[in-house]
Amino acid sequence: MQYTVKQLGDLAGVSARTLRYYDEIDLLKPSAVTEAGYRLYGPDAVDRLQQILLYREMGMGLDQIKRIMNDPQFDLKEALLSHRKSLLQRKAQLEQLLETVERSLAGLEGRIHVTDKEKFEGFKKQLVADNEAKYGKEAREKYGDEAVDASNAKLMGMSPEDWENFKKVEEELIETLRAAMEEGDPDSDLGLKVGELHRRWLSFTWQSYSAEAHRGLAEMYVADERFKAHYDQYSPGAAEFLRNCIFAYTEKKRG
Amino acid sequence: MQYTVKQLGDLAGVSARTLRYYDEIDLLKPSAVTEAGYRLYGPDAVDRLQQILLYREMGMGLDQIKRIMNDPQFDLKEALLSHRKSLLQRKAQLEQLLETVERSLAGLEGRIHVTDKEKFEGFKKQLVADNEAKYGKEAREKYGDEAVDASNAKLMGMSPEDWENFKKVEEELIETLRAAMEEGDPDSDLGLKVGELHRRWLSFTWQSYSAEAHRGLAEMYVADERFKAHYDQYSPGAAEFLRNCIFAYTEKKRG
DNA sequence: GATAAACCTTAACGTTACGTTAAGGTCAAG
DNA sequence: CTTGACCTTAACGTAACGTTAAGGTTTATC
Repeated sequence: MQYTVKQLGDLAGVSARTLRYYDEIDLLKPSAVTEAGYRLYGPDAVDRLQQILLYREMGMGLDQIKRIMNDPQFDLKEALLSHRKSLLQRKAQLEQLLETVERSLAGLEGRIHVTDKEKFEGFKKQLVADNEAKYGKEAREKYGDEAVDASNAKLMGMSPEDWENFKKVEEELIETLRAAMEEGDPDSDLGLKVGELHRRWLSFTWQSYSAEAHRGLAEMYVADERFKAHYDQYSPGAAEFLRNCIFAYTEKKRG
Repeated sequence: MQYTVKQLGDLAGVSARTLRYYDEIDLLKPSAVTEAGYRLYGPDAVDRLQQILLYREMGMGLDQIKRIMNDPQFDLKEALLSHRKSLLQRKAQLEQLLETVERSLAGLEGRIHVTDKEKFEGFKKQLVADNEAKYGKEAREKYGDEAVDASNAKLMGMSPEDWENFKKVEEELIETLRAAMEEGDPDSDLGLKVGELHRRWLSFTWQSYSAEAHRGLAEMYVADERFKAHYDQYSPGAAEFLRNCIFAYTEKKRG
């Protein structure tokens, strides 16, 4: 069935103004528009609004929500699984906050001593929306906007530990790349390890992997001046060598 | 010890800008200011910031937070107990949202059918901040800003059921007041019942009760034109009669 | 058919709670 | 002394709507 703005708003707990605003910013278009100009929302719009509200619940900005949901790779089931993870994190944070309140009460009664630091436990927002703020900027400076937008859904679900591992793998990749370049053979064990490490690095941001896509990215490293410059800063010719390692790795994997 | 804006911000997870803004709007003043003009925050400010963040966590606006915390009746322990209640409500809502996600996943897999209404369960915000939006306006029109501000902390914790009961007690109060006025004796059983109902009605918004405060309020009903007009709309002389019933009730209780 | 209430549209200004930038002063470590 | 981190105030900008206004549409009732 189809809903007008008020009907959908009442159903979902948002204002008609919100729905019109979402239409205006192309976040949630109505399923149809009557001759009189009335917006009508169908099942597809209902499902999309649910997703929007879930992302919004996590504090994500509308611009970001739009990018994620407009990604051709957006998958409803994956998204729901991601939401579940985020909600569980949020729940854990709430429980921490409850603990903080309990301890503050106990401190008030002189039963225990509560440090200033403890008084703010649970307020720290290690949550999905903050990942963009925290890591997105760094990632954007390193890899460019397109790469980050393409991996936004995955990046959003990262914990601080994930981020650290992400960076560690990259550091190891750079080191191994340097060593392999001294050896000079992309087909060597070191060269293959470079390819494998690169694949592991990609797993942090790619929703799915294919050797073909991996090779496509590798070609982009030498074709796109920004990526080339990024890797060549480690060592002259690094982008090209990395491309070759990736090809060796994917060929061997395939062969 | 004392913290600068950055130190307190890092400790609490808020920006220095936020702290400066809170100083500007008189929500959180620094404990001291150095000769160079630097803000310094001591233990009192730390505790106050914790409270601010707890209210903010519940979605409460800063203006509202300020009114509650500046109320002479503000009590830290009561506030913490109220926070706990709010946090538990929030937790229950999150769990509902998790259930909604699980059901949506099951629906996606064709295991169950999920209604459009069910898809939005958990998003409805029956929470403290919304009480002001929902009930505050109605309450303000009826009782005036001062009365509502004075009872804000209690009002914020109301559930929809509480609100309905609040109104029911008031309706019964008005009816009984009318009946008692026809009888004409504030000291009668009906008159005393008016006093008791009024006390019950107050218990929804007062953090503590005393006969003295009750009588003070009763005096205000006849002295303040708005209250007088409010009650006299039910029946001419109702404000004065109510004052007399309250005095009879509190005198009998005391004697 | 007329009426009234509820709802629809677009337009546009306002609000809240900061984020960001700029200019210039202060503090602490090397 | 230098430098980097941090402080101040000022002021403009931003995100996500809320609110008001003017005028059209829909639906139920008489």
